Amino acid sequence: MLPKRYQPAEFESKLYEWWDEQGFFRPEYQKEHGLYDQGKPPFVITMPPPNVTGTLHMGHALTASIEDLMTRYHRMKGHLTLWVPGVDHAGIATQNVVERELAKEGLTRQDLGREKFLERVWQWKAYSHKVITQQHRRLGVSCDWTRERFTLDDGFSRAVRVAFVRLFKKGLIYRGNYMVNWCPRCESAISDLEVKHYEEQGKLYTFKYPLKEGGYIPVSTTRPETILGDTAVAVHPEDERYRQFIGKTALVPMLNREIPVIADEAVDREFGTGALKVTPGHDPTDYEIGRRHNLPIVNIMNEDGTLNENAGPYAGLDRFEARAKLWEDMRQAGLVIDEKPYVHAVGHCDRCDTIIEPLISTQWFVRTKPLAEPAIKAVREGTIRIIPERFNKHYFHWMENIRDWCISRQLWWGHRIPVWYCDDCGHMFAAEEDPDRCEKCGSSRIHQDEDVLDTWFSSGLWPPGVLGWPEETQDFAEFYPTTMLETGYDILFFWVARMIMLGLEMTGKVPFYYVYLHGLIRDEKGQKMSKSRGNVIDPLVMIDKYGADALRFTLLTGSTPGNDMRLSEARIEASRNFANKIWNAARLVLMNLRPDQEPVTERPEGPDLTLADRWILSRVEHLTAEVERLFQDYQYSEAGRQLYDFLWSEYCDWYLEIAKIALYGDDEGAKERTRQVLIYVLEKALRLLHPFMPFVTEAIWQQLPHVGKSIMVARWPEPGPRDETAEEAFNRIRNVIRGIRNVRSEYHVEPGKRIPAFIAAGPYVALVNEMRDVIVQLARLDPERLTVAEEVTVAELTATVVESGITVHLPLAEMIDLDAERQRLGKELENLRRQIARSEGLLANQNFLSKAPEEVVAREREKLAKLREDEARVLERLRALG
RNA sequence: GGGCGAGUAGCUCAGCUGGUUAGAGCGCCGCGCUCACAUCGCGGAGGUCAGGGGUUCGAGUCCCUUCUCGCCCA
Repeated sequence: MLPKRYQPAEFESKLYEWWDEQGFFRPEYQKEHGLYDQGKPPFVITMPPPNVTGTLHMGHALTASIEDLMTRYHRMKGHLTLWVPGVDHAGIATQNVVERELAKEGLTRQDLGREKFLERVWQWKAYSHKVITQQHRRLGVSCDWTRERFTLDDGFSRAVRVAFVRLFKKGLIYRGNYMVNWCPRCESAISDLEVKHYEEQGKLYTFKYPLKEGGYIPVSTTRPETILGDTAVAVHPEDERYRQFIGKTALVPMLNREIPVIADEAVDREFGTGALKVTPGHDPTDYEIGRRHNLPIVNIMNEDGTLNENAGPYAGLDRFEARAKLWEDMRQAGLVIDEKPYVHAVGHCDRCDTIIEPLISTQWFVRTKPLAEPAIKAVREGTIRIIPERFNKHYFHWMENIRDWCISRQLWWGHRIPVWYCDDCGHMFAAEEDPDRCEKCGSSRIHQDEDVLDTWFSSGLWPPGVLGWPEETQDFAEFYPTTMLETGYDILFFWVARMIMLGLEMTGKVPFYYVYLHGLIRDEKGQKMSKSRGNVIDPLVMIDKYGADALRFTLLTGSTPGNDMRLSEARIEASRNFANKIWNAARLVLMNLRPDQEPVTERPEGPDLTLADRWILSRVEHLTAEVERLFQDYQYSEAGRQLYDFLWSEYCDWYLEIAKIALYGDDEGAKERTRQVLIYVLEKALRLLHPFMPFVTEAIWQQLPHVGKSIMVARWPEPGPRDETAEEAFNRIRNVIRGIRNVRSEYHVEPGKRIPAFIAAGPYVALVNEMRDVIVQLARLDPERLTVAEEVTVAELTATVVESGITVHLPLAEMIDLDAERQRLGKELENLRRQIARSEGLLANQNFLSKAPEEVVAREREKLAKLREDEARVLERLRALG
């Protein structure tokens, strides 16, 4: 028997440990127990590896919840199912975290040296990994832990290395001196994607660019310090203002370095003064201009953002100090024209928010165009389907305008670039195995490249890599390509696109067939959750407070594909209440079963079934069909809502209340029949709910008579036939009961008080008589003073309920207020007439009759007939009241 | 500048093939601790579906347009 109180902490972790021990998470279990269908394709999903930077946040909880739902659903459906977990070493992110930890001890990574520092990072990794795993387990993820991978594992590192060497040998990876985005804090190059541009309040500085021959050209810039690296001044060839200066020589302020004045079409005459300083070493557009004009490149910056010897007297100063000092010096020298507030987009490091510097540096790049082509094709031809579809557009746009990808990072934590340089012959070569001599001259005096690879290069190999590639493992043969890649839309380019490119290039096959993108989690105010904002809701805190099922259900029903969701604690609480509701409903069922109650595997049938039985059975079949349809269409949120409505508003509010009549009565046959319906419906609904709320469904299922070991390896329900006649008839009775309750409430009848009633049931006498006990019980009527007939005449003053062709007269004696009753019925009449008018109008419209589907017209006619009948009854009552 | 998304009850959101009187949770009002559940029950109030135009027998739903907010790319 279930404990009286619903306390998820009491059973969630225990159940999880048991599932894990039993091996339910492994495809091997399905194989050994014949729990999958040979004809169905396997369902394979790889978990987006969380960064080992610390702990999981709500975004991870959402990811895990959706993926677990998908996994549990397919497992129950009879697909051989594999969900591979893992974690990501997360190069820059993790290195930054550990550096921050070191800073607390007053240390830098340079103080420790590469080897010692890496030891510290591995320690951190071990800690973070443990926390993450524990968090995932609390969430109930049914992934196969025996196959877990880490991006720096030996096996996975081998995949990275093989991929690099292949691309290198194919000429798709090259090394070169180009302009890259440099983060002076991370002291590393980063890729274009890792630069976030946002508007910032800055200044537009305008000054005189002195000419050797005398005079000056006015020039504006947002970064005065780059003046020190200028190698030209450019004007538009057709700009009348500056035409005469073309070909002359300008002098770099404070340095007096001579540079040419050139003409270039790229100069925007409208911007600033219309003349441009050109710094090919520190600006991407200037770099292009420089190339066109063969301008020299002057690099003025060190890797830490201070200026170097090329900056003359400013060498050694930080870039922003230099900016201020140079500007002040120029002011003294009379070169300053003015400075104005100016809002412009500034690039920041995605990881540490430092303002990035464009600069020329020797880095490794992936030639992306040849990789993008097949990747575009895969989506265009539908081999890969993105859900929701609108993200195709984003994908294509990015892929079609893709630029080469800078993959080298000046970090210590990551996959070392597998390239060696010979100190004797200067040869450079890539190798899968660490070489001990130069492949060209045989010298043993070789050294490896110091840089490591962009994290996304390794995670780009995730699906094949976790399955054993490049080895020809059984897993790879059996489970690749994977089925589903589920992640947030924010990493569509970072990760998904690159997996498609690398997966195709390495294996010749797509890495997955479906991409499901979920939205971002925000707080109640719609803001992104972040530690600095202090608005994070910790998943573990919520699980402790409300249970994992409540958190999961909230996340799963609160989000639709590709759309952000706002999470509030109130919603989690509501989900907990739902779990509590099911818990208690199950308790009611359980405490009324026989001690040796058998499982109900077949849907109860036969003439003994009551209308309520047939109704709830039909409803659960309908629910089953709906949930299946919605799952097929990835509408998990709507499926969850329908489960909620069914279990709470139909099963609990109506069927259980009705079931009590039989359960507490003394007709043994009726009792048993009711038990069977209760079990059948609840068990089926629990299976449908299991992917959302694995714990509470399992806890209850184990107590119910059942076949099989666990609900998580039980079969997914198939929908049976609906009984629409029963549904319609039951609704009629339900409306009658609601109508009576409504009147009772309006007249403030004591809730427990039994009241008399006369029911004029017209054509529904048999129905009302059949449901007599139910109506009596749920509307609190006095069975001794209940009259049911086709028509009734009532002498007393009554309140009247007209519902669905049935009129209920409630003689409430002195409680009846004539005026109030007239008013109430008047309102009712008005409402009915409004609907009648609408319906009549529709049915008088020839176009409607000829163009609308027959079904719709028929439904409308039926509705109108019913409305008119009700109208007549209300009118009659009003006449009777005088 | 280009693209995308959102705008529905006081709040947070469903409503995905166009078809009853637009729904839920929370909040609010009234009543009730009746033997599954006060983490609850019963009843109720509350919306010109951002504005305008169009297509259609019929539009919250499709098309055009305007406004507001958010995101991505440049």
